[in-house]
This record gives sequence, C-alpha cells and structure tokens, in this order.
Amino acid sequence: MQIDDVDQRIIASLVADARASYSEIGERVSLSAPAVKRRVDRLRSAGVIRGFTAVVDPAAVGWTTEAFVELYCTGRTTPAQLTVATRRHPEVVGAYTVSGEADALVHLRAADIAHLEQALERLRAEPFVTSTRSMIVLSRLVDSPNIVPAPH
Amino acid sequence: MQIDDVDQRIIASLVADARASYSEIGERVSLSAPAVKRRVDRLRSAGVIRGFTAVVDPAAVGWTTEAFVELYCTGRTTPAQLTVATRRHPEVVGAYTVSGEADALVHLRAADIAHLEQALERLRAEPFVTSTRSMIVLSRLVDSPNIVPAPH
DNA sequence: AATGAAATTTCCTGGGT
DNA sequence: ACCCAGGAAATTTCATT
Repeated sequence: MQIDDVDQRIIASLVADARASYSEIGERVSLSAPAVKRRVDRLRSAGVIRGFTAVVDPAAVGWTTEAFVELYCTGRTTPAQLTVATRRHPEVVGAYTVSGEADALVHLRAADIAHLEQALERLRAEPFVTSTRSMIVLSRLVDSPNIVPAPH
Repeated sequence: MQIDDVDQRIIASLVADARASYSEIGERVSLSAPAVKRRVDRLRSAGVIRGFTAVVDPAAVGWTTEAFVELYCTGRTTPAQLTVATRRHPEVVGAYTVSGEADALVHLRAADIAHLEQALERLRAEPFVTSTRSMIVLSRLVDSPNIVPAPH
C-alpha cells in the first residue's frame, strides 16, 4: 500500500492524539473531515494503523513493577512456540526473538515484586526455557508508546 | 486518587479502543455518556490516563529495525543524565535503568540496519557509556502497547 | 479515484434536578 | 448520578473534478 505525505501527517496527528476529531485533523492537513475519515479507514484496513489506545500510567492502576527477561532456550524452539507460551502469561507485555546470546527478550509487568517473581517462575517453568537473565526496571526514563518518527 | 471498579472498566475500554464514544463505553459499564465523560476527564487530569494514541505498524511507515541495547556506564552516572542523553536520540523509544549487570536498557527503532548501526554509534559516543551489549530484534512475538490487565 | 458539500444521525457537553 | 437541550461531530449520500 502507498502512503503519501498527507497520510503521514494524519498518522502523526493520531499518534499525538487518537481522539482528535476528523475535522480537527482535516484542518491541520488541509482536507475535509470526510476525506480524512476515508484515509483513516483505508490506513486501518491496510494494517498501517493497528488501532487506538489509551496510554495509562501503570503505577496508577496498581502495576508498579516491570522487568526485562532474556530467555535462553533449547535448540529446537520455534518462534511460534515462544509466541504461544508467552501469550499465556498475562504479565507479558512484549516478547521478541533476538540475535545475540539470548534467544528471546520478554517484557514483564506485574503488580509488585512478589507478583513478578511468581510470573518469572511460571515463565521459567516453560519446557523450552533452559535459563533466564533478568533485569528489573528501576526507573522509566523514556517510554514513547508507538511514537513513530518521520521516515529517515 | 481513588479508582473504583467502574473506572477500571472505562480504562480497559479505552485501552482497547481509544476512539470509542462515551455512550458506547457507557453501555458497557452501565453509565450514561456524561457520567463516563466526567470520569474520563477526572482520570486524565489525575494522570491515570496520560493520553490517547494510534498504534502504528512501524514497518508500514518505513521503520523495519529494532534493538534492545544494554548500557554499561561509568560509576557516577545519574538517571537524569541518562534521561537527557537518551532523549536526544530520536531512535530511542524506551529507556530504563535496571538492576543486574547493566545499568540501563535502551529500546531503539530505526529505518534499517545501517540506520540502527549509526544510532548505536551515536549512543556509544555518549561520555558516560563504557560499553554496550546489543540484541537486535528478529521478530516481534508479543507487543501489547499499554495493555493494563486488571490488578492482581 | 479522490474530493468537497449537504443531509442525517449520533454524539458531546453544558446546566438543572 | 441522570435527564435534557443546544451545538458540534461523525457518517452516509451525492455531485464534481
């Protein structure tokens, strides 16, 4: 699918404020509200825009602990297996296969340290996990959920 | 600030779809649209809801490469220094101080490998960085931007 | 094919109870 | 918290280029 400059600006606008009205966006990109809607619909159905979400302060809703865990897995572990396994754990907010020493990196979010420990144990109990290496998040310095800068 | 069960459900609803109308949300939580709006306004001004954003497929807008980089820093590096430094790099989409061997973990997003390499070099050139350890993301298995499950 | 204008429906948002 | 009402926005239809 082709994304032109106007689409880019519409996307940027929605990333900055997903609840902006079509006419508001239209003003910024010099288009009528219906035209903006049609473009947004097109971008959505093409999968460029996956959805719209609220950015919530995890601490404010009782999730104060966060960690990144490197997973070392047995030889024949497939990404599909990893996907299925990690999705089973509600504490997993991100999971990636990576190059380097580890096979995967998992981003966990939990209510507190006890909860995190419990989640970690559950994760380590997955049959393909041989060992793990954890980094507990002490403070969040930067966290731009899905900010997509203009193309390089 | 006090968050009751209804607030939790409103938040969950907005996380799932930030463009849902107040009446739509009201239906799900058995509240009138004005009541929902008042709660959302309160949650926003309290900082529980930080904002609303579009979830964009980075690949679709030309950002195909991602990496996590562990930063090893000199003894007297403050979180404030790290914040300032990492924010200078547009490729940094996340940065955290962590417990463990490394001092910080940085999440990078770039257009391609060449761009990533360049960003990494720039990051390594920061005066307080003594060494780095990179994990390039091969595939994204799970990525739930700001999904906040019900409290434990 | 994509846009703008108009018309209809739905929604937002203030004040009153 | 709900109901109500005036104004704004969304969304469909239609005509234009």
